[in-house]
Amino acid sequence: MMRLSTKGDYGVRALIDLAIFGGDGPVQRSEIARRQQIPESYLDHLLAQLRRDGFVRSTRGPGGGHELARPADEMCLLHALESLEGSLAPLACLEDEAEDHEHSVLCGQQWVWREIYDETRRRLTAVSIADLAERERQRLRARTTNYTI
Amino acid sequence: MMRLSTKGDYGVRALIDLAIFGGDGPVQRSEIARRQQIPESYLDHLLAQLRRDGFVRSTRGPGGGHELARPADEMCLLHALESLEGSLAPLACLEDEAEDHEHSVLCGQQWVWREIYDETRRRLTAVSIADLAERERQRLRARTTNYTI
DNA sequence: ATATTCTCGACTAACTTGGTCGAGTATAGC
DNA sequence: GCTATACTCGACCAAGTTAGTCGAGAATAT
Repeated sequence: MMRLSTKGDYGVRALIDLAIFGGDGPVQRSEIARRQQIPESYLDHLLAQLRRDGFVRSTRGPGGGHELARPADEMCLLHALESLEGSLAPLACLEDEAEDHEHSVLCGQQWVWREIYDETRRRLTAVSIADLAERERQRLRARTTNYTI
Repeated sequence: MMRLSTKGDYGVRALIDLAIFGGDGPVQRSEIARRQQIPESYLDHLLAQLRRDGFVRSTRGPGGGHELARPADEMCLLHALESLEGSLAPLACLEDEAEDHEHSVLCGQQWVWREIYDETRRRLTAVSIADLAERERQRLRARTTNYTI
């Protein structure tokens, strides 16, 4: 159905959470899970992936937890999502590694999707985790004064 | 993984096939399947869906087969794909029916994907099955003179 | 030592994808 | 009305992905 899975959703929310609540020391997985409403044992896998790809680093033991591995404004949404979801190419033949392009099939649609894919990546590159965190901060402030949604 | 499935691929290719080889009478499912390299019994389901949504009509019995239900230049790629794949919204909360928007979660990313989704639909609306068929015709002509790909 | 926190792999249920198959229905032509 | 042709429809199935759970183990602060 061509949809982003919860991996990308949860994982990016974890990064945003770290951007907001990190800063003074590591944040525990259990805290992120509670705040973002993500099953902790599932979040475990997502953080592992983000660690492997250099988005977060972690320390064990009491007082340990997770931190962003680099500044939030140097992390774009595209790369975070690609880490969590794999390639976002809407067609396999648009993948970067696609040397064995079986573009013979569905070649007709290919050019349309190529443009859409390029445009999508351009937009996702222009948004950083810091941008998303800023929006989230505003939303959190608004919630304290608003009636409930 | 956020990818178009073979339903959209096969189904659109079937429509293109009908746009090219229809015109003088119905085209048999077996012919489409052979030309487009699609398992015939699978194509059956896709044509059923396209029939339900008014893209093709069919006649039974000897000499029967499938035809486009309306001119190919009045069928846009977006609607064909939506018939075959369901909504192309990258997030459930972007779906048209999403009244129960649980946009509280992942609200941070939502605006980005909203723009991407709008842009995607705009582009897919601008392309008709007739456009795709024309490209395919050119490709078929080229193949007769080219060395093999 | 011990409690805390992350790490890693195995396992699972539900769902989607990409089909296959067979019984049934409509129809053209004789 | 028979028969061959062609579509129709639902049941079924294997493989892969998603969205988890669980438990044993490793690192570390006190």
